[in-house]
Amino acid sequence: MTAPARSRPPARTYRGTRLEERRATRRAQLIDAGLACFGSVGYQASSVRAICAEAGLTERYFYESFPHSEALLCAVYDHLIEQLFARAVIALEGAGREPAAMAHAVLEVYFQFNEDPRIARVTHFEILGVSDTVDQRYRQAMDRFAELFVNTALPMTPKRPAGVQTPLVAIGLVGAVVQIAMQWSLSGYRLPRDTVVRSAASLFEAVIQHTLKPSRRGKSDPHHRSH
Amino acid sequence: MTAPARSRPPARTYRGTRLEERRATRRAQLIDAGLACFGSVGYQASSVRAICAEAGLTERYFYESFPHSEALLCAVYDHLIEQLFARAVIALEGAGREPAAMAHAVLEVYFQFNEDPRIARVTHFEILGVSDTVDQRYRQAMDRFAELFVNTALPMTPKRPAGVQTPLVAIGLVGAVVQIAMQWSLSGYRLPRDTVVRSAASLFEAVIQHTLKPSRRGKSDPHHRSH
DNA sequence: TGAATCTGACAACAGCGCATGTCAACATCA
DNA sequence: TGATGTTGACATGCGCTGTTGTCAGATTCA
Repeated sequence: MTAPARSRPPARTYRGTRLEERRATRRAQLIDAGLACFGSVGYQASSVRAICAEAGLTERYFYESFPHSEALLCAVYDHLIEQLFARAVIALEGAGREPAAMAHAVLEVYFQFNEDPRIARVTHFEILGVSDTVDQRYRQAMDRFAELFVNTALPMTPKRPAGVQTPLVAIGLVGAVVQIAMQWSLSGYRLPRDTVVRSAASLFEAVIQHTLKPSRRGKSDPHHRSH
Repeated sequence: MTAPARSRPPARTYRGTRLEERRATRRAQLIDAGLACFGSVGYQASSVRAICAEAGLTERYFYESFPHSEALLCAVYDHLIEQLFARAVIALEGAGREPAAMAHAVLEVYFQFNEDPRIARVTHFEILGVSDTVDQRYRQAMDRFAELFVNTALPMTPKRPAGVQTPLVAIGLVGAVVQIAMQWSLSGYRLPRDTVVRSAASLFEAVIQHTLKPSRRGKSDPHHRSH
């Protein structure tokens, strides 16, 4: 009714910031609030009202940035994964060329990241079982980390082992780390981080050794064609 | 109002079956329906009405057996885990004493079990993020399988590797298998089961080799005291 | 200064799910 | 056969949530 002949509002500045800037700020506030709510009481128990209260905003601004709660969950998740991935890459770059040291560096970053129980909860528990699209986001994230491992480790292996799917092994390795983090957080972070990191690293070392120097017994397993 | 002087109703037989028997039958029907609903549309989207309709029962019988939906979810999960564990033990007993063969046998059982997408969905996705108590159930199940691995593999290792927590490594190994199954189901079971089983088995072989014959390089890692 | 825009607090509405209750028809026992 | 337990279909109340709308006050621009 207010004459929408001009579909573009003037985007006037308000309190020193432009429209897009204010929008982005509010969006960031909502993502923070989403992490706080989803990470404490869980996704299902977090109503839009509660999230907005946590963010210090009203419901209108929620729907300004996200069409529904699920979208916020995805945004929170994406934000966390992006952070984690960036830190992992940085750690990898500064870790030299020794496989064990590289694994240790990345794992240190990962478990340090997950020592925040909210982060651990959102990235491991709340993200699953919400909807198919959200589950696929989880899948993509796992694939991304597995790919990082493959791209880093594969150039070092003289020849690939036949009979097994390298991507699947990488996925498994990522899953191992994830599961250790899940149990770590579920147990209330009883063990010190360093112990957890070392245990996870030992799995990497096992796979690295096994890959760099394939099995020395090819008898009962018909799918090993070492030579 | 109907004179509860006698708190025990007579438990009369009805259509040839006794009360407890009818109760157990209905409970089993509800668990089946729970698997069907939770495994197809998910836990959140499954109302009590829908579950009862699927079971061919009315809401009253739901609350006869379960105080709320969450309890049914736990019952479904427990039922599946019990089945899986029993089959795993049987497979393990008939697999001889070769570690690789034992791993392969258990993994074959596991991935065969998870080739039912409803089972994969419930045991890997729907069970997480519902509530703290349900998450703890997941944790216990993972611990149980990890313990099975430790109890089976540890007697074979001449001496335990120092500096790493064996239970954590076992948890990681279980997590690797779980993650592979998750990706397998999320991808719509593209790869044949045998390929998946072999890839998971290669992870076991790596750890087994690494454990049976500890690392032959103890230079840069201060937590390896091989000798 | 006055008009337009932006913000926050809150109202309102419909919809849905859980949990319980009602009631007639059926099966069983004495 | 009559009294009582059992079953299924359905109704009801209650609370909560998502989503949209209203409106007064603050802020900015011309």
